[in-house]
Amino acid sequence: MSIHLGVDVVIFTVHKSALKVLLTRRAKPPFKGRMAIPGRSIRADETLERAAMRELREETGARHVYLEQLYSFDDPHDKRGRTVTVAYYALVPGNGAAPSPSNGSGLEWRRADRLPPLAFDQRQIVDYALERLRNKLEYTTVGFQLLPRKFTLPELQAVYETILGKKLDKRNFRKKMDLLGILKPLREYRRTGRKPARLYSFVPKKFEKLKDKGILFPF
Amino acid sequence: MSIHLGVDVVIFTVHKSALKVLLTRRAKPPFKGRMAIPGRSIRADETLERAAMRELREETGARHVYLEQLYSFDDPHDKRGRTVTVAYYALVPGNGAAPSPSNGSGLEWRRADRLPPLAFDQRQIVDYALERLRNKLEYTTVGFQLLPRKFTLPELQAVYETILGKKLDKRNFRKKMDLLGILKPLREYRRTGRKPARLYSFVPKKFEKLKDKGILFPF
DNA sequence: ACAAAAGTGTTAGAATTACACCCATGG
DNA sequence: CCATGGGTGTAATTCTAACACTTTTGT
Repeated sequence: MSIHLGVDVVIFTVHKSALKVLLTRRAKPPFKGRMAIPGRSIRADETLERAAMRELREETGARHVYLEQLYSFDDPHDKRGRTVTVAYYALVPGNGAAPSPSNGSGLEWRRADRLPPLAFDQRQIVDYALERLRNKLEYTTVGFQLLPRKFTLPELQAVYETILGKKLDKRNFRKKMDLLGILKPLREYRRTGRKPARLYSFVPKKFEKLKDKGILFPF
Repeated sequence: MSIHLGVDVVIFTVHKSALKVLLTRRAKPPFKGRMAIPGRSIRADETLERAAMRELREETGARHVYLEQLYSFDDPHDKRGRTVTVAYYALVPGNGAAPSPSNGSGLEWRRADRLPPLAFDQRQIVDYALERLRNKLEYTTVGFQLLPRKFTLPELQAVYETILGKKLDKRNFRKKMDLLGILKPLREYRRTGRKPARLYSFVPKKFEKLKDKGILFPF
């Protein structure tokens, strides 16, 4: 009796001011017909991260996206036998660069705040990923990973509000971003709604300097 | 060719105002003679946490101590073949209730800031554990896990200073602890040094209430 | 001309930091 | 009696949070 080792990937995106998770519908028992987060077995010749990356790529086509290991779960109730799952979460840019839509492959983007029942003990995995994401939002730049390279301040704020689940004050939000100095205002405007909004890009180099000085995000 | 699954446990304590890590000396190759963090294989009939707990218990005799999963590491250079290590870290109370000393079993407490070369890629595991410990110190009660049930404020402050690697202001430290209201002053004093210091105990119930309100540690 | 979303500063309150002296004990 | 470490409060500064109106565009 050996231990089966796999990776599961909680893939997030933001779409229309809602945080979404990519789910697949299981074709085989156990939990046939239920939704599940994408996962695969680890082959002996690939690293954990590589396995997670391949799974992510195969399901979304996304490349160069944020991917971070979450936690390793035991699933004592797994009916397939003894299984250890190394969970990852990934952030794929939403909005402008729309994530690959629900094609016929059984893949669906579902709102993170209205999840259907999931296979195995995967609900705790998604919950844990959400918690991690919320925490990291406050002291890292994960927020930018959910947006295309060029974005507007209202879009950025919407990402923060969506993940934190609360409204933020527009002026305070902008003031802090301005103070951090990690955004480069572009000479372009996006005229999507009413008044056109200025586009910005994220400047990772500036953020690195802040980290060195111990300055953190204040949200 | 299958994947070998194991747990490693970074066991911390505080002793004489220094943060220490429990290391063993390897008896077998590879890395024979080098220091390593305690670890073991996972048996198919035990959970990850249980395996870590057993390892911790066997090496230190400690029971009911803080144990938290850290991260799962791939060790691509492992000469024993493909290995995945689920790393945990544990906090055993120091000071009063002295941790089991270096007996003849090849176990040694080593200062976390002066580690010898370690087997495999274990240095990154210890570094990661240190980072996690430092971060958690600021918004959880891990600090109390490194002390016996009754402790003095200077002892508590020493734990914080040791882990954070910097001096804290005595008055501000006490003011914050007082403000949090999670310490119960006892009617006992420890007359270890000069002037006897008052003993306190940690009140977990009070801390839970703070968490619910979103109030965090301010260090 | 009006509805909708973008943009812009100031002020009060809260939290953080800096700082110096007295007290109890053991030697 | 003196050296050592325990114990205590206040003031300046910084950070956070609350708050309302003008601008630009599409309809």
